[in-house]
Amino acid sequence: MKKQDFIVQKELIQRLVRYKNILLKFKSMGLSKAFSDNLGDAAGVSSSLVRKDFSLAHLAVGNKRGGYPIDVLLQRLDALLGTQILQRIVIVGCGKIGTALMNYKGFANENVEVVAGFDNNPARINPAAAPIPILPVSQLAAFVKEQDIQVAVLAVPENAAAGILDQLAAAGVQGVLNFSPVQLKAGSSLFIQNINIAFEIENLFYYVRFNQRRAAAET
Amino acid sequence: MKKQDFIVQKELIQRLVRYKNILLKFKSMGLSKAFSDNLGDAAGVSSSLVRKDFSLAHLAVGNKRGGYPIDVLLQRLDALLGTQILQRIVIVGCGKIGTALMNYKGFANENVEVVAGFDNNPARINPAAAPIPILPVSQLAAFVKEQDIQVAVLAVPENAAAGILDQLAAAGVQGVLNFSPVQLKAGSSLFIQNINIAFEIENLFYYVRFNQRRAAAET
DNA sequence: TATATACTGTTCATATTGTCACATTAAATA
DNA sequence: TATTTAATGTGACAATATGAACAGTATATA
Repeated sequence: MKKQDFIVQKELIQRLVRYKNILLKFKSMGLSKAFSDNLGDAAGVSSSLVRKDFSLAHLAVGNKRGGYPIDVLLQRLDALLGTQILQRIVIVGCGKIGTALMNYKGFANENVEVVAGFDNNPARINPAAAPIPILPVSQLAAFVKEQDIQVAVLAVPENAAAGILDQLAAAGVQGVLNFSPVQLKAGSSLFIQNINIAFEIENLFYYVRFNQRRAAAET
Repeated sequence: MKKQDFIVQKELIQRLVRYKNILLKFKSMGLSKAFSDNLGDAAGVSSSLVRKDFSLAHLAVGNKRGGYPIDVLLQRLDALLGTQILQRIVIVGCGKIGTALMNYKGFANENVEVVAGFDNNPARINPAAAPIPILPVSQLAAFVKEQDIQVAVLAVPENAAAGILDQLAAAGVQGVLNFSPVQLKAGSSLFIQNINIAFEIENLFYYVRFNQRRAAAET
């Protein structure tokens, strides 16, 4: 089987999605053409890479002079990535992070709708809460199956993370955005994106310190 | 100048920090020795890579039989990365995400202290708030300079992000964790880690869809 | 003490990823 | 219409990162 027939590279997909978002922004600004140069700038990559990505993804529609027609490119990107219809997700764990995400406005712009929250703490449970009901974790699996939820956000404490992940996987969830401070590993049919905020900050400090030391050593 | 003398690779540093966290966890569980195998498992990388990383970082202290003494390894990691003393950060933008972060307990475990929040909205400003005062953005630069803050979290709306970033850079901040939905690019003396939640979720959906399609095509 | 074992450290091979450079070609211009 | 120009598309290449393999050696065991 040829590898090239399908896109494997995780980063490539990410970049394509990013290009798409940038193109949408360009379009909303009234532009109708984009150049590999602009796109690269906006996406933080080189123009060569933009062109190569388009080439690899078989969606090269650029005019040798005058760049890429944004509309055509967007169409092709949609055909490749799949049109982004309304995406329904659930949030497991309604602590600080979880509730902040439930109220996060950024989702609306991206066609993401949080349809339910789940928690173990009886004090937080409120099936009648509007617009997002908060249900007990015991109902998680059934809900996910019934509503055909594909992606879930995990914002539970460290010790609960692995257990919930199993439940989600068993219920058929295929993608998880994990905010809990454990590095969860993905199975074959489950995709996990880990975001560990404290870890990122720690990392930043180390990086800053490293830069300082290197700068000091270079003088 | 030899490259090997200093660690350049961003991912290597990240892995080292991760190893360190795992080692701390091991230690708190009462273990005194670690093996490249365990470490790799926990960090989600191969055992070869663990050994290679240690080798590159010049902190190979493993016994040919019996693995790595955790205490020694931690000491060396600290010597290399710099001991993690209390890290003071500020949070700019006290909306949903910002406030959630201010109350986030995960920071305490990692020796990170949020010393102030900043916002433009007068309704949110409260210099007397305990334990974290919320100050007007106009005071940001002065505060950062005076308190010698090195790392800031950015949780402002899209249109404000670039402006605040400039202010932070000018005031001497060296690391920024950016939650705003713009992909900010780092200057030479400023390090940026972007976290775009909506984007991550969007990405997950695309990835899930891709996997489905590939699975369908492979049958 | 001698031997066996099991883990490290390092070398080598391989795969992957992004950049460079250039031929190609559509539009602009005269 | 002929020519110029400015952008793309892609093959070759270099850099990098990872995995596999294996020699070397400290500990355990008898």
